[in-house]
Amino acid sequence: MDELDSALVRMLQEDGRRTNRDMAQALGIAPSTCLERIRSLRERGVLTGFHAEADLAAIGRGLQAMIAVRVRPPTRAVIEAFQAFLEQMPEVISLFVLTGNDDFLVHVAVRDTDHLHAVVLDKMTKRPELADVRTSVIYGHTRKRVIGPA
Amino acid sequence: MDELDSALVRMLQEDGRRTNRDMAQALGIAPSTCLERIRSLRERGVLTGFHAEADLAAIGRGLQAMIAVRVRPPTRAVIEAFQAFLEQMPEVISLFVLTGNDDFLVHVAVRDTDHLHAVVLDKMTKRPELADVRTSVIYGHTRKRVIGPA
DNA sequence: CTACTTTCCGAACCTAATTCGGATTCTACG
DNA sequence: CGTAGAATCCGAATTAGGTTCGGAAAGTAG
Repeated sequence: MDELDSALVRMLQEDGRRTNRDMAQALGIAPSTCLERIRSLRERGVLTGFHAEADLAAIGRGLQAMIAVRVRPPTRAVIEAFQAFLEQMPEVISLFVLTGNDDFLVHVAVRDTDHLHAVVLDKMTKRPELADVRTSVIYGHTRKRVIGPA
Repeated sequence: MDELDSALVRMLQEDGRRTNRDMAQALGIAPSTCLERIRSLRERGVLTGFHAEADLAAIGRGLQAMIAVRVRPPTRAVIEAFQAFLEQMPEVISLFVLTGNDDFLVHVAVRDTDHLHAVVLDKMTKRPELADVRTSVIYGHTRKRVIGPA
């Protein structure tokens, strides 16, 4: 994990399709060396994958919300079962398991407010272990793509 | 946005480096057609980009937390200034602007608990507009990569 | 100093991306 | 229906990039 590795990770976080040759030239190394470095980063688990990002509004999921959830009792069995239930819901795009007052933060992307209402009332509150729900609409969400070492 | 487009978006969300030829063959279309479809998806803003994902623990940011923040007064000027302040912090990897009790949810990735403590006490609470902070450590975070239409 | 290991390079080869002219299908309108 | 126009799709040719591999160079340990 030297300077070269960090630079490659940064470049690929920015643009996952940047060509090997291009990066090699930018760093002043041979393409074969660059390729070997990236292979190694993958094997060591530093780079976990490459993914395209789609615009949520463009695929009819223009409304996002964060739903804070508390379950009772907060045992491992209940937590894990509820987590599996949440992850399987198509509206859920991201899920945080937390310490503190709430057990989960559920990040959902839905069509509109009716859809959001349905998700909370028809799906989540149907579960008996659910003790408390608080829904917040998301005005904006920014995600950092380039994350350097601490 | 027909069936072909959806399939391509799904494939690229799963693996952003899947080759054009491979996808074309999987869908039973010519590589040139496939390429043209993807170009169009990009131009229409459906596909917004390709990014590599790095393992946070591998780059020394193994601890994540969610920080709920309330600012006073909740005017546009104060909100926007605080948002800009948060986004510029290297520890912040994702930021939600919300309705409800809290104004922000700040997703941070840090080295350890000391680092987390420093972020909250030395950086955030220095700001006078900050009215309330609640920090929750994140046990686990799963993110869905393949997101279909509503 | 020497043997060993690791990293790197560059040329050759192979596979994929990209372009483009023409064929085909779809659509609107008479 | 029939036809003009537009949009889509295809396949072959070209260009560019990915990948391999033997050997050079540099670093390391004893």
